[in-house]
Amino acid sequence: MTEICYITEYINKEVEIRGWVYNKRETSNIVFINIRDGTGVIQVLFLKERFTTIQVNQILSLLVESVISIKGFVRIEKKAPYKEVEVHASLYSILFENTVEFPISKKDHSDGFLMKYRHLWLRSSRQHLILKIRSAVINAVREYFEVNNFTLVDSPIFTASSCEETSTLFNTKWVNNESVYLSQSGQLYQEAACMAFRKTYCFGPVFRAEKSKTRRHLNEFWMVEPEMAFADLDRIIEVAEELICFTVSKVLEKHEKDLSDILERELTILKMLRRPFVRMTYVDAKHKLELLMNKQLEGDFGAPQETELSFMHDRPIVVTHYPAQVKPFYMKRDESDVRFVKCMDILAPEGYGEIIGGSQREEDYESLKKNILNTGLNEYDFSWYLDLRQYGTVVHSGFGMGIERLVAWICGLHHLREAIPFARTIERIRP
RNA sequence: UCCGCGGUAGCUCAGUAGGUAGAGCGAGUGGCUGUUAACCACUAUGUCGGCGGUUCAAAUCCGUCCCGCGGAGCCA
Repeated sequence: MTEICYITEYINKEVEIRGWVYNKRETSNIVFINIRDGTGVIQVLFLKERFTTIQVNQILSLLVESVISIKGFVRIEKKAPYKEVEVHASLYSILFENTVEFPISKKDHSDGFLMKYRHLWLRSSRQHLILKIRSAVINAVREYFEVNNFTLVDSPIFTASSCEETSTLFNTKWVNNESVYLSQSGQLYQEAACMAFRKTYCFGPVFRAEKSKTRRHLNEFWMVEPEMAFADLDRIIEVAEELICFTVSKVLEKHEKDLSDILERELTILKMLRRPFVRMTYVDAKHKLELLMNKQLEGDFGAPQETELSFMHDRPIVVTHYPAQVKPFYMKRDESDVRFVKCMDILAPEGYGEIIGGSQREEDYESLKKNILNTGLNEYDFSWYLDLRQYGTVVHSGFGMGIERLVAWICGLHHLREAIPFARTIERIRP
């Protein structure tokens, strides 16, 4: 059996392909069927004179997404819709004949309808490509860390305490009926790991019970979180920039044509991507925004401001030194101005906004303990974390990168839910 | 949780001086052509989200509930 992605290696040879009926058309003496096998799509030509009337009718009556096996010769044909190659069928056998119509047709569906049929929507060329790119992104990220001597140290998913906002924790019951939570981030455990391995990362699903209903939020998403001992804020920004550039270049290497053909992605910015990115402090960014919008801003940026910033340059923007009061307890204060912390957000251009958030961590025992108590967190739950500051504590930094947000930017997606196979959002846990 | 929009054929939608419904796609039938989301003609399909109210009469007006979508806050 031949996979369609390799079919051009079999020109003028006989192949057997198996796949799903993607589309079919008929002329006076030919039946055309496009076959999709998961690795590609190819046009199969049935010359009516080579089959009985019963066979021709059987082929014509196949509903979309029925399964068929075909033997035939691969021929070069300029008019063929895929790869300028088509298969001239000599034998076929029907492996599964659908009796109900496939709910997804070639056009005109709302997002709600398609999400309801997400299990079938995955078969469309667009969704197929997006998930192929997601796979390429994840492989590139892992490759970057392997090449740069990071060690994969998985963080646990069940945790006894929060590491961010307690209000967005998914609560469940442990074996002994004690309350446990689904992790919102693996970071705290990476801080432990990097003191053992120097450079580590984790990659896994994280869970946030946010009641957000926007296209940039999911309640379950995948995050990659590197952590480095002896690295300060500047160093971690370099790593983040390198990681993004490396990943984008790997994806383009493999999928550049499909990105522009199938997703109609304008690729100029992705192809021009180089470090360093645009750097600005929170205060700078705020001034720029205030000038642009002609009004005063207070506190953290909201999503609209982030989007504005994100449109201002043709490469990602690194915003550093946010006010301490809007950031979590573990971030290191800036010695030159303690109102701010040594943190960074990286905003993707083209209106996509935040894809990375990171910081230098507080390594001083007393300061960290004070922050934990001030945040109203339970000292007992964080005793192991505080312990790290008693045994050989060092400057260290890390960040979290949202895989779906990166995929969404690279693919130019409107909504994050297309960037994950089965999105979990406030309104949808099925399929 | 708050704000806004919506629920009419399998799908996407149109449908206000209130008079029990239409188009395109899909499906079926016929025709035409190496077709490309093929094309042309014809045919069938509806508890107009649920419940209650106003009215001679409700998809349309009122109340209420359910569901979906977008945004805010928060974040990756």
